[in-house]
Amino acid sequence: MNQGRPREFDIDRALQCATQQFWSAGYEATSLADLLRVMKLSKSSLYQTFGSKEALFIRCLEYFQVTMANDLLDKLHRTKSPRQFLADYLEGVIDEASKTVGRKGCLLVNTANELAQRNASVSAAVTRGSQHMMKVFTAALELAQERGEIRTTLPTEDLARYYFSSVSGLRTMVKAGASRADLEPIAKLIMDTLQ
Amino acid sequence: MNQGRPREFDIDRALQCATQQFWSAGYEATSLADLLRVMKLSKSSLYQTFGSKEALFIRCLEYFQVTMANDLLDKLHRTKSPRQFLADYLEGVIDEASKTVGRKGCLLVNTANELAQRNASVSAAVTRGSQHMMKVFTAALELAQERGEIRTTLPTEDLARYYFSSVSGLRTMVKAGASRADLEPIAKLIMDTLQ
DNA sequence: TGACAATTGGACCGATCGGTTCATAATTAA
DNA sequence: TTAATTATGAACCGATCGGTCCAATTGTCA
Repeated sequence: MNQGRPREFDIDRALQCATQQFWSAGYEATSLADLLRVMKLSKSSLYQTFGSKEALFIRCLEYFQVTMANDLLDKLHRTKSPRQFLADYLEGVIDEASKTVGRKGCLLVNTANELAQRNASVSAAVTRGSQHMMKVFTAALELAQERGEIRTTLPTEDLARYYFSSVSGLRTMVKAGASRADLEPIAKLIMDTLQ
Repeated sequence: MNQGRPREFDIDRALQCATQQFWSAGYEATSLADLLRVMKLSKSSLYQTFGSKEALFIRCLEYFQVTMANDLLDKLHRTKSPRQFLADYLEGVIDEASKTVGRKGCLLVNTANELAQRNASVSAAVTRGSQHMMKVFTAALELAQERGEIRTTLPTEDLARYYFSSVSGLRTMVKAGASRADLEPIAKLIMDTLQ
């Protein structure tokens, strides 16, 4: 059996570019033309490789989620204080508020808001992604509990959901135009609640 | 000077219908055709009256915000416990999680996430709307403080921002598919934090 | 009643949407 | 070298996008 002409572009790099695009503009506001430009490939290659805009988007959601979760797990395993790790992540979210452009938020959160209610397969991908992130946060909270850095009066799952929800709220505030000064007290309250 | 033929439709009713549409589908995913259908008017009437899709959308944002804020203020003035008022509002958000369809969230939050970063006039409208909502929450928190129902160790503005952020986070969780059981502990933690 | 003003529906606009088709080029296995 | 297989770019598709224009209608005021 013949193997045919080898693909000229790198799928991972293409996925990365597409993810960036979806991340900053959202699904609906990203056109095929946008994707072709940033991915630097032809329409037929895109459709041959990914099937459709929607299928590509779901691949991007997976790509984003795996990359993010792995980055976070790395950081978590390297950190000395899991509680500080959680506080740092909040700070990272707030840092976006200082930027004038590119307050992109989190692709999962953005997607949940944009079209999780309208598209079943996207919704499923978001759910998978959220669960993955929840696992990371739960792991961090468990470590923090073991070290006595946070309260043990609640199951880590509840705390993780609270944390996840709080992060999503912060992200929305950033997108709505809140300033760093507005958000710092919120982050403090969130961390106090975990205590 | 002649006055000409009077308008046949009710602007407020039309705005209300358009708001509903934008609320459930978002800006990009709502087409002109959708708007004409739900508003029950012709393209020329729409453009004559509102100018453009974007201008109409901003009118809807204002309409939504004013309606919501007034509803909330009414409820607040009628309630016996401002703290309970705040808890009830969280419950209302969580109630949406039980619904299988129409988890619409809040138009302001949705818009902040969808296009506040891309469109300056929309962004301004969102900011105005958020400030309006913040005023309502601040008023509720001040009343609650006066009655000793919540902590006085923080300025009401900070608490209001925390509350607003928390509500937005809850809404995102709902959109991401969280269940009532997932969200109740979060709401409890939020109310505890205000205490 | 006649002049004027505003509303209305529908035809029409170019641009862009996501997606398909196909001939050609490139590569590999036989 | 040839046959099979795959990638690629460009032309093309109908549908829909937001928006404009205009003739006909409907009303008001003098």
